[in-house]
This record gives sequence, structure tokens and C-alpha cells, in this order.
Amino acid sequence: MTTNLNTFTGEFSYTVDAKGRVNIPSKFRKVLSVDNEDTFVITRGMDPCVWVYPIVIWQNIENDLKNLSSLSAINRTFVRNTVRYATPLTYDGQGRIQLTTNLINYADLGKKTLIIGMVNKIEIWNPDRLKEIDKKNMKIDSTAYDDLAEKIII
Amino acid sequence: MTTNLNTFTGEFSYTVDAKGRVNIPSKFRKVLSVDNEDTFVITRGMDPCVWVYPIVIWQNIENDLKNLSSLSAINRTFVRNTVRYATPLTYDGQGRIQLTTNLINYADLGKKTLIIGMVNKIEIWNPDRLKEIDKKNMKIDSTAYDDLAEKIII
DNA sequence: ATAGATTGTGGGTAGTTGTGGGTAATAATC
DNA sequence: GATTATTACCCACAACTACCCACAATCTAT
Repeated sequence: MTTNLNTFTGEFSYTVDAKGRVNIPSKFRKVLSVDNEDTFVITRGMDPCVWVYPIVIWQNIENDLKNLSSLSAINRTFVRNTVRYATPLTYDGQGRIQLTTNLINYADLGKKTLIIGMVNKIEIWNPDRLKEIDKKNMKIDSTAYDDLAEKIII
Repeated sequence: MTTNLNTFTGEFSYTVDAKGRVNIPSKFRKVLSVDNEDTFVITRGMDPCVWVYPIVIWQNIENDLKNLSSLSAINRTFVRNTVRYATPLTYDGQGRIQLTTNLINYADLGKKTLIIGMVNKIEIWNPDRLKEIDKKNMKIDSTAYDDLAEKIII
């Protein structure tokens, strides 16, 4: 195996069927480490899209959250908003996951979708929504990347 | 089993029936470890909602409370308010728990409820009360999350 | 180039889940 | 002790979900 496990790159276009199922690209399923047992966690993205995590990656987040005391109001809000829309699900024999209506509405998903590898997670987009965001981001001054330049060498 | 035991995520909407029963989402019942013997402890949340713990998790909390010295007035108040409204209960053949009138009143529960997985516990909300809290929390300065950001990478 | 395997998409069916209500056992009240 | 209220357990049913099969399009390898 050459490729990194649980690491996703590339863009694919797929359809959401009448039952709310989408295919996870076979390239992504192939790099899923076996301890995931074919299971992802889907949740709201920070942008209007669906985020899909391999479950073993998500469990690290859960474990961190467990250590936050509920005596603090900020902690409670943070935990609630983080896990509120998160659902673990296993893909079926054809490699599809069943989306929740809540997330379909949030990401405004129709029939046509774009599935994008985001290194440690996957994003599912309505192509139109993504186009809008892309247009908005064109205006970002390139100096905005300067901070990142210190952290990442490309 | 892939998913963490006694770990709850996601948001579900359910109804409280005329007898004061609510369904525990089947996804939550499935991740309950067997040593709970289908039993939860319900109590007042710190927010205006009902908290539902797997009984084995609650027992850990009780043990922590035992270690708080009653010499301190704050400790005494804290212990009293924490355990005062706590009731263990088992779900019926259809997966429902019977709420107490005390907690229904406290959380102002009507027919429609939202059940939210909060990792190590479950919250039962009146949707309107939650909307209010959400609105209030929108105003939280985002710097308030900075401390959390250092502990948790999403 | 062709055969075989894989992949994406659609649909059917049996089992599960959420919700309502009924009845018998238990507890509370007078 | 008799009567009423409350709780626990059971049955019913519609809606939904998980699982299975089918098939065309694409890819892989000889």
C-alpha cells in the first residue's frame, strides 16, 4: 500500500438518490483503514456542506469532548454544537451511505453533488453552493495566506 | 462493534405522549453497554432540559460526589442539587422511558421534544427553549472558544 | 480487443422503530 | 376496607430503514 490511510484527495461528482443515499467514491473506501469497519460519521460542516469523517478519527474528537466538564456553560454549548448533528453510519453493500434529512436540508443537497477529499475528512456539496463560496473567496487578499505559509510548506 | 459504547451523538425529534413517556432513540439504545441493563438516570440539566445518563456513568458521578467534603457549604449545596432530582428508570418494551412530572415541568416539556446526544449523556429539550439558548449563545464572543481550540482539533 | 471484474444507480421487501391505546397490578386516598 | 388514581406491561399498526437483488457503465488485465 502506497497511499496514506484515511487520507482523502480529489473531487468526484455523484448523485443523491430518492432515498437520500450517496455513494462514497471507491477510491475513498479503499484508503479507509480496516478498523473503521466501513463506518463514517457525518455532520454539519462549517461551510454549508456535509462533513464525513472516518469513525476512528471522529472518536478522537469524542474522547476529547468527554473530558470537558459540563459545569461550564461554554463547554456545554461547545459540545452540543459539535455533536448535535453527528451521526455514525456504515455504507451498504454498494458503498453508499444514507444521509439524514437534517443534513440534506442544511447542505441544500439536490440530485447532483460534489464529493471532495479534504485530507482527513470528506465534504459533500451542492455544486451551486460551492460555486458561490468559491466566488466569494476569490476576493480574499493573498496576504491572508501568510500565516499559513509559516505552518505549511508546499 | 465500531462505535464507542455509552457515547451519544445526533439530534432527534420525538413526542412526549399523554402518559409522559418519551422514546429513547434506537441508535442510543444500541450503543448502551449491557451492564446498564436498559437503565438510565434522569435528572435536571444545568440548562433548562432533562439530562439522561446511562446508569453506569451516573454511578461514577456518585462516587466523585462521595469524595467531596461536607465541611464546605458549597459542596453541600452542589451535592444536594445534583442528586436531588435524580431518578433511575428502565425503558419499556417499546424503548420508552417514563418522565417524572417534576422534570417535565422543569424542562417545560410539551408534546414536541428534541433529544440530543451530548457524548456521555443525553439531553431532552423543549425545542423553543433550546432555540432561545441557541440565540443567546450566538452572541458569545468567538474568543471564548479559543481555550477549547487548543485542546480539541476538529 | 475482449472477457471479466468493479462501480454507480435504481428499486423491492422484510424487519425495525415510533406512537397510540388497553388492561391488569400496584399504590394512594378517603 | 373500598374506591380511585397511578404505574407497569402488553398489543396494534403505520412509517421508516436496512438489506438484498438487478443492471448498465466503466475499468483492468490478458
